[in-house]
Amino acid sequence: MAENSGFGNDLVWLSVLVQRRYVQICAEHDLTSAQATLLCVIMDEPQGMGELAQALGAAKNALSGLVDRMERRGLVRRETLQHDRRTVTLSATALGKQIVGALYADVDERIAEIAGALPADERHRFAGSVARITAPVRRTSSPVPDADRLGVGD
Amino acid sequence: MAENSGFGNDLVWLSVLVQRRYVQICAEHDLTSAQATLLCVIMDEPQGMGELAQALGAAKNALSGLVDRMERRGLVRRETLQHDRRTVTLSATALGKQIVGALYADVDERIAEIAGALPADERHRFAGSVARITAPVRRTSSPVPDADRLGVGD
DNA sequence: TATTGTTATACTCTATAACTATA
DNA sequence: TATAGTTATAGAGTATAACAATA
Repeated sequence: MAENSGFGNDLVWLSVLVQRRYVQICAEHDLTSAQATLLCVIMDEPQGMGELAQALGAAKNALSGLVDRMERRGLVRRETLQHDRRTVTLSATALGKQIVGALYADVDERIAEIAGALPADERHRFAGSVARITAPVRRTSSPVPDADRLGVGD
Repeated sequence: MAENSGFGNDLVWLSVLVQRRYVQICAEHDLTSAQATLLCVIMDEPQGMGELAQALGAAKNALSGLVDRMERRGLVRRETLQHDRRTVTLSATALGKQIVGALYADVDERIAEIAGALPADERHRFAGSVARITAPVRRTSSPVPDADRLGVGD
């Protein structure tokens, strides 16, 4: 409807603002955004390459290269299960967990600032809507247990 | 539970959902997202490479390659001004304008669906908040931007 | 000399297709 | 044969540094 004309494109611009800042924050932690997102996904629990590819919206072969580079840097570890030796399970190393833990807190604080200009009550409603929209893709728990509560709460 | 805990990260996930769909829509119009975004920026009026690099948040040299590929495909045109022959002004060709026009409408419709699960009133408020946040960078409902500068939060 | 933009080079990310190993 | 992942190859995007042309 007329009132919402441009809403879809506004959403794209919002995502550009978020991504631009996200990439910068990741870089400060020596990660690319793809690496950071992968680490967030396997934070909870190790996952197979297939599931992971689906979660990341990437092809399996693209994921192989990404994992190669991350394994080389000691961020993740490939493990083969006994009962089906075709499958590879990917888990974060201690280093990977440490890095993504710090990143998560930093991202949560600094990305939230993007909505900082909204009045507090509107910001709260906005945060709630974002949470509802993203609920299906968020994992059962936060990638990092008890990440600092920063951002919209006042 | 801490309703707002993780708001910044939720915002990142939202941007991932939006970008994922945006990339797909762009691909259906035979554009990469970088090409599409560039076309949106120069739609209304030609811009110099320097301004453009800043608007896109990219280095000038990175922009050169992007423009090379787009020029090769007939989407944009480089022009040199008389009064300062160092500067290059980039404008969209008729083909580029036609393609981005169709893309814009498609994006507006299909990206908006991401918020489709929200109740109507909440969706309206959400759209309003997104519009306020992106006001400094967003285009108006038709592909006629009046953004004199992009990049809200640096 | 300072500014604008391009080249050279290298790396990450991603896709398609062909391949290997296991089931 | 079907499935899980990897390798081969290619192209897009981006960054740093060196460069050219113009002012």
